[in-house]
Amino acid sequence: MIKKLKNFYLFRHMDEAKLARLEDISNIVEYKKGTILFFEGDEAKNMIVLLDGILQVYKTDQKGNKVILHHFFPVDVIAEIVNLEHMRYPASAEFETDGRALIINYELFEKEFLKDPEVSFAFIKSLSKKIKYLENVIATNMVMNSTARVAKFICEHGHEISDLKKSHIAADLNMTPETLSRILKKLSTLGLIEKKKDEIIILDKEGLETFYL
Amino acid sequence: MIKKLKNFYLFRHMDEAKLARLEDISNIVEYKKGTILFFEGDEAKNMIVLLDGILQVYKTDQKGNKVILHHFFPVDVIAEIVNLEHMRYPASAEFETDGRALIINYELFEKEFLKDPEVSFAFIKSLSKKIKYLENVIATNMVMNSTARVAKFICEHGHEISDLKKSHIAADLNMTPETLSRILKKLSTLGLIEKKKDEIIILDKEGLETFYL
DNA sequence: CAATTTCATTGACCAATATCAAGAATAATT
DNA sequence: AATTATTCTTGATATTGGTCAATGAAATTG
Repeated sequence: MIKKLKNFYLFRHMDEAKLARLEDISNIVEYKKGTILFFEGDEAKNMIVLLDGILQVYKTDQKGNKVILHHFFPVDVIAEIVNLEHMRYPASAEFETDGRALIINYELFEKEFLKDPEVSFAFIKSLSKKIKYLENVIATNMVMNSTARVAKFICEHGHEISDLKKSHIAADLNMTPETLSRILKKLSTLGLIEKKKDEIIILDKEGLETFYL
Repeated sequence: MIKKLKNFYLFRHMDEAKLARLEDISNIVEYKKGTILFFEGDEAKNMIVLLDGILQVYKTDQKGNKVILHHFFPVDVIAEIVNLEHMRYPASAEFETDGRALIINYELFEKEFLKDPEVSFAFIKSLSKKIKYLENVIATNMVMNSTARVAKFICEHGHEISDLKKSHIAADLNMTPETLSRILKKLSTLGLIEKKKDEIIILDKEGLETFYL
């Protein structure tokens, strides 16, 4: 069970004894699709490592709309700052698929593991990865308009489009399905993409990139 | 000169020898108001610690408008991720006042200092502080509307308003001066604030908070 | 395969905020 | 104090994207 963690950078250098101890102070929980892992404002006593499934992190604006911030994929530590800073979750998290998570007693983890230079260096890496991610959220959502966000998404995730519902993509891009639909039509009219059934073909990648680069 | 650093958490536990070595691998540079410390996309060979002055960090959108992300105040490490991840600056930085910065050779710093558990723990703190900051940028700019941003600003920085030009405040809140002016008028009409010459008096803090809490 | 449900598109309209231009107030300079 | 420059406010208009409602197209179910 815990072997999977060996593949995860935070735990890679741990010997058997340490991993066993980690197992002692943690447990694995399964979640169904749609389950809320935590709500914005919740207090955190545990550190969470996502083992399986996709986790969506979002805030809710005044009108009750979701503003989607991240998607976490296995294996990832979720919201370590909340533990480090003894703060409350700044956003909510919901499982987008069935999933599993390792729930670690943070107090013990900090005491027994975090002083280890290897672990703390890995922690630094994990935090800086998160900062990069947040910078990207900001760059995408604060600096770019809807058309640019769509163009970027097509260029970076063109292949995924066939698997995802349009309404899902729209939500991830923080826009309505109507807006997405109109923008796709526009890009299609401009001859930058071709909308085939269930698929979007990029005709002019450079043209798309001019919207966001 | 370097003594000032003793007050900064990242360097607090360093002994004289270490501080001296730090001085060896770094130098202090003065900047005039309006100077660009780095541009978005620049590569970073040094780690920067802001010693004096206010540094504004921003991106530029397609229309050429600034989108202001942070203000850094002394003493703060600037954009450590850029060093840690060997990436390019994700935003530009400009001195809003005259200032000074400690420019540290990062390669040497990483080699000689970062393995030290105390330093790396402090680094973790610094990174997590930055994440909190970014979370706040997102919470403020992506999920709140203009009125909420203004209400929040008044509640949190009421005193500073007298020192700042309205157009400056508007820029920091990522809105136009016209919008700010209209919102202040609205809040004033609602009896939540009173606009005196050069000053804004909060009449009903709870009323203001309802806009953003 | 017909019926039903879900999802995507389209059009008409609305709300929030930006833009542009003019005027009013304030501050700085002579 | 008068003049000039700067900043602030106000109104008119434009733009972007959201909302609501209707229709069309796919997918699912019986």
